[in-house]
Amino acid sequence: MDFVASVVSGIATLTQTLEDGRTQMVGLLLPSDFVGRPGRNRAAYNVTATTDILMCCFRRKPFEEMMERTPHIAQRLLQMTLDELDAAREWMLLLGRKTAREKIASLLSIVARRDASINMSPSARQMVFDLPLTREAMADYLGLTLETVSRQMSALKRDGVIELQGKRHVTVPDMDRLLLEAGDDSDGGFLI
Amino acid sequence: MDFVASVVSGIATLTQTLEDGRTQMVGLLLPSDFVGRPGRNRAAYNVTATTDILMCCFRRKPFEEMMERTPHIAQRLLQMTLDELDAAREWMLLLGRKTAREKIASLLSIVARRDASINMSPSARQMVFDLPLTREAMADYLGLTLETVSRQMSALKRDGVIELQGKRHVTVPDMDRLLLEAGDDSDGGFLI
DNA sequence: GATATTGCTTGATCTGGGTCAAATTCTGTT
DNA sequence: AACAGAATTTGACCCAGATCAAGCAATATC
Repeated sequence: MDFVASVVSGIATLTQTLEDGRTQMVGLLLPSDFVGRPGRNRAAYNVTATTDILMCCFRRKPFEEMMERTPHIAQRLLQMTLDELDAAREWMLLLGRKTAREKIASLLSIVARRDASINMSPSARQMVFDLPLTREAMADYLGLTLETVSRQMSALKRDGVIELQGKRHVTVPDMDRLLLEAGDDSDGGFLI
Repeated sequence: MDFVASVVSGIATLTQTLEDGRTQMVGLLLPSDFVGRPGRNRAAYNVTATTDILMCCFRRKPFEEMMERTPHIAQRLLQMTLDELDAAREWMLLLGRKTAREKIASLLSIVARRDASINMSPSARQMVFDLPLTREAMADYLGLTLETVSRQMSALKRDGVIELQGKRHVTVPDMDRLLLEAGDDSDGGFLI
């Protein structure tokens, strides 16, 4: 791995596995995301494209030299990495403490929000999008089995939280309802 | 939160909570760790000292100005943040895919390793250290209940993987055995 | 020296999500 | 159109870990 890259279009996943094959997704790479570690010659994750993907690649050495000369790049990269760290920590809360139903609702709202920001749609109450992941990839994202994912998708559909056209095309009639199901704390509490 | 800081001595935890009180630890702050987000005026986590703690604090503004002038600082901070991100992702694998027993073994080996590196002890086969966390804090770290933590600690003790003097003082007679119990993949597989 | 308080252990029971297995769509492809 | 293979759903059953509850040990308080 002697290059770093930025995703232009398409979707890839970052996964880690235990030797017996148990797999956990640890990152979802969407357009504009950065891949690779300036300062490390090898990263510790499997990167798998789940769609056709176009990435803008830079050889590691020249990129690192440019980083030395252009302080702004390191600062920008730091901001992006801090954002990733925040996302990873929110994800940890999901993995450690949410129920299967809350996990599914959380994933759906993340994908919906991300999709809306790419398409620059206003934050409408109703949202329509395509799931870029198979049920198995969703399971690996959420620390569940694919059967549980399927059952909870059916349950959310039965309860009118989502509508499905085919297996991947999702309509959320009431985004607030979905966010409620996701169980996210909306206020802040006291923080540092 | 108008300062950033570095932990000098003592231990603190970073936690996130759901509104109904479910709590997940998302970071463990040990001596030399950095707290705070250059470029953000408020962070999104609860920080709780679990021991008396001594931190070296810097006002945010002067620190950020120094970062502007001294490119090396942003680069160093980027390296530290990338390390934190790696730790968070390993933790995600633990939360999503490991059994209770593997989770406990993983936590014990992390604390043992960290303790050894602070005391600069050689990587001996036998290790002795104090747990800096209550059973409840361990549960919040691992996404378990405190009862399950207690039961698995008893099980590891019964099986001779660890010895306990009191509730917090741990002896690991065979570190390799503990690492095996933790279920970590030691080889790499094919990676990017 | 009695009494809370906090941390921890252990037991009994329950249940959410896992496992195993069999349909049922959905893609292609020929 | 017929077939093959992958993706998904659904059902039946099971178990790891949660929940509820009691008891113990070590400090702290009076």
